[in-house]
Parts: sequence; C-alpha cells; structure tokens
Amino acid sequence: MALKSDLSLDIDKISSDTMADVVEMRLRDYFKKKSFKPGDALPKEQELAEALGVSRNVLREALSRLRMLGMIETKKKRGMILSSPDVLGGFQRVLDPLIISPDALQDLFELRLILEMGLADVLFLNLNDKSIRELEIIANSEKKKNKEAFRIANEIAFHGKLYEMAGNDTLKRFQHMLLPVFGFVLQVENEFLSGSVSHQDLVEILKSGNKDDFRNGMYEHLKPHFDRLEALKKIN
Amino acid sequence: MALKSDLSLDIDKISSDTMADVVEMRLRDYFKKKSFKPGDALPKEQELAEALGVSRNVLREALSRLRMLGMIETKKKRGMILSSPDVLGGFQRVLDPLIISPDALQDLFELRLILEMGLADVLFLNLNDKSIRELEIIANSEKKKNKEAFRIANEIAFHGKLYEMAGNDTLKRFQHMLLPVFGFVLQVENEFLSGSVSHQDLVEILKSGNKDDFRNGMYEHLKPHFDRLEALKKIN
DNA sequence: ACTCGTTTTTATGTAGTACAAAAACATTTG
DNA sequence: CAAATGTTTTTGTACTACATAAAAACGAGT
Repeated sequence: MALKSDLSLDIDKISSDTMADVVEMRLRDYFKKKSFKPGDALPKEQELAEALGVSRNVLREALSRLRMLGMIETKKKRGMILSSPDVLGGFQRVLDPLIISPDALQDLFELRLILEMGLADVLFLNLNDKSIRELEIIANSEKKKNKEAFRIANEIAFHGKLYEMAGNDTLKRFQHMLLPVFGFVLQVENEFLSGSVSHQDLVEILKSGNKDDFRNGMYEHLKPHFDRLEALKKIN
Repeated sequence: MALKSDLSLDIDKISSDTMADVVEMRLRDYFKKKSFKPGDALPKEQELAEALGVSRNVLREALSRLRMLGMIETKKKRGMILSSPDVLGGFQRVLDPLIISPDALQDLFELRLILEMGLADVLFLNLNDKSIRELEIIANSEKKKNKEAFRIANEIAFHGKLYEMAGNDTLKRFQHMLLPVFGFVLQVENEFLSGSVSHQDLVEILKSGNKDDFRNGMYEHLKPHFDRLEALKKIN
C-alpha cells in the first residue's frame, strides 16, 4: 500500500483519455474561461478544430456530446450557440434499471424515499384547494377497480400528483424518471406492500392537518419500504 | 388550438434530428431489445455502421455520447462492451450555475432543501457513535475561526458529513454536485443566513433526540431559506 | 512440452478530402 | 421595388487511409 502510493506520486497515471475526451474538456473550459452565456455564438467547427490541433472528426465527436446534453445548439449556416442544457437530460438517458449497478439502484430507491419524506414543507408552501380536490379524485378512484395493473398506475398517479403540487418542475420530472427504478426494485423484491396509511388518509391530512401530520402519515404509508431498508442495513 | 392539433395529427412533425441523434436512439433500443447486460461484447464499429446504413463517422458520434455517459467502454482490439454507467455522470457535466436556466437553478435549490428535510429517516437507520463524534468535531471547529471563507467551507463539511452518514453514496455525490448551485443562489441573494438552530444543536439532537426532533431542528436551521421561498411563492 | 519472444491480424483512434444540404446573403429581372 | 434566382458559407455525411494497441498465432530455444 505504502509502496503503491509512493509510486503513484512519482509516476503520472497514464491518461487513457481519447482525443474526444480531451477536446470535450477543453471546450468546456473554453466556454467557462470566456464566460459565454446561453445564446452566445461559438466559432465554427473548422476554426475550433484548427485551434485545438485536431481533425474536424474528433472535434465533432466532442461537440456531439455537448449537443446531446443540450449545452450547444447548431443551425445550418448560423453556426453554433451555447444554450441552457436540460439539467436532467443526461440523467434520463442513463436511467435504465437493467444496466445500472445494483448498488446505484438501491441508492436511487432510497433517494426516492428521502424525497417523499422531505416533500412536506415545500408541498405545504404551494397548497391550494383545487389541487387537493384533484388529488382526492385520484385517491378515490382506487376503490372501484382492483386490478393489479391499475393499482400500480394509480400509485404512480397519486405520488406524481403530490410532486406536481410541490410546484417544482425539475423535481416532478426527476421523480418521474425514478419511477421505473422504483418499480423495478419492487418487482425484484416481488412485493408491492402498502402501509397502514392509505392515499385517502393522506388526502384527509392535507385537508385538515399540518406538515408534521402529513410527514408522519407519509412515513406510515411508506413504512414497509423503510422496514425493508432496515432489514437490509442490518445484514451488512 | 383545435385546428392546430388537427393538423398535427395529419402531418408528421419534421424531425430535425441529425443522423447521430437517430443512431444514438437506435443503439439504445438495440441494447434493450437484445437485453444486453453490462460486460457483454458489442459488434464492431464497421458492422454496426453497415447495419445502420450510416458512415462510421456518424456512428462514432453516437458512440461517443454513450461512451461519455459510461454506457459503453472500448478497448483497442477487444471491441466494445456495455457497462454500468455512472448515474450521476451526465448530471455533473451539465451542472454549471452560469449556463443552466434560472428556473432550473431555483428548482435545484428547493431540491436540496427537500433532501435535507427528508434525510432524517435514512440517517437514523445508519446512525452510530463514531460518525456522530466525527460530526461533532466539525461542528465544534466553527467557533474557533470566524472567517467567512471558513464558515462556508465548514457549512459544506457539516452538511456533507450528514449525507455521508446516511450511507448512500449516490446521494452524497448528488449533494456534492448541488453545492455550487446552492452557493451560487445564496451568493446572488447576497445572504448567508443561519437559522436559530446551530450545527452544534443538531449534533446534540442526534445524540439524545429522535427523528422528529432532528427534522424539526433541521427545519429551524434552514428556516431562513424556507422563508425566502415562501416570499418568492407569494410574489408569483 | 513448455516458455519466451516475434510476427500477424484485427479493431479502434485520428486525419484528411469531398460533397450534399440548408440558410443567409447578393444579384438579377420583371 | 419586389420577387425570383444565384452564390456563398457552414454544418452534416460519407469515404479512404493510416497509426496504434492488443490479442492471437507462430516459432525458436531449452
């Protein structure tokens, strides 16, 4: 261990970065250094390629990445402009339960529980009668049908509505992306448990209770998941 | 509105997608359809390019994106393999307070408040004496120095430690990425307020209190930020 | 027969050229 | 003067060529 760290001090790690990787970073630095703002025009491809000393090919591989993230937009003749990327775009592209690691999957599952529990304060800041009524309609529609598929869709609708009521668009989209992960973990665990507090109970709390009541209710609603977590933690 | 939607039903929207965009999607679909798992080898570039009917150039632009996200790795001769992407990698690349939109910035600020408030349950699942002592050391080191720069660094250290104690690596990294955003918003607002509950108070609660105590303490600690939020919401 | 070193093969990484397409700009013509 | 048309410019796509690295195959020597 000691020897290894000594070595790593003396010898620079070989960067297996490809040119496209380097160019991507250099472009990012360049944007920062020049403090470009969204809307600003960028030099054309050939100029950039020449300035960086790489082929237009490599440059375009790097630009392709930035374009995917929404950092730049290009129009045929007008050239490229810097733009405001969608903060969740890169996240969405990667969120496939089948390819992300089990550890990360578990982390994201926990993350959603944390979000649900933390939602109360912001939710109560935005509360209004209209949205509570809409939520109630969703909650009440559960009794009628009993199919499993419908229950899951309804579960999604209810919690999604809660996020929407928090009035934070990024949060709502984030939650929506997390749904497949949540569903996948539950499916693997082969259980779709429901706590002692129902959706309808939660609606009642929103009507007449306060933040703490809601939080406690939400905890009870999610209790089976927390119990599962606790059991998991004890094993490790 | 009605006319417009009628039209959009009859006429397909012109996709201004570039070939690289299309290829990126097609590759993603292909991986799913074949249910490739991390570690599986992928066909070589030429085969893919021919199968898709595009130049190797375009294909590589798409692959470059997937490589950036960590979805694929390539070794010189062995070809490409699918791999487990870092779920936060794409996020990190985009999280520059100077280029993301003010709305998204505000959303992320809220998101961090929500996370802090929701942390209690998972935190208490992982609580142990050692980490509490470490947290206490951080909290106590505040009194000694009074420089602004130190206060901010300490603020970061304290809250970062809390996330670390929750035992969720993805969450901790997420919080760490959000720090610049948080700092930026506060800097723009030109205030670095502190609630009535200090870091040391929070440590005491962790020692002898329960989850609800901690949550209430955290709310008071963050109260200035929530007050600011409330004022903002009222304006809109 | 086994190990070590050399050569061959193969896939990716990079460069360069060429041309198509679209959009802004310039010019011509009624 | 306006509309139509042509020109220029920049991105998008294709193709070729070669460098490079690494596995695989091969061969020599003990």
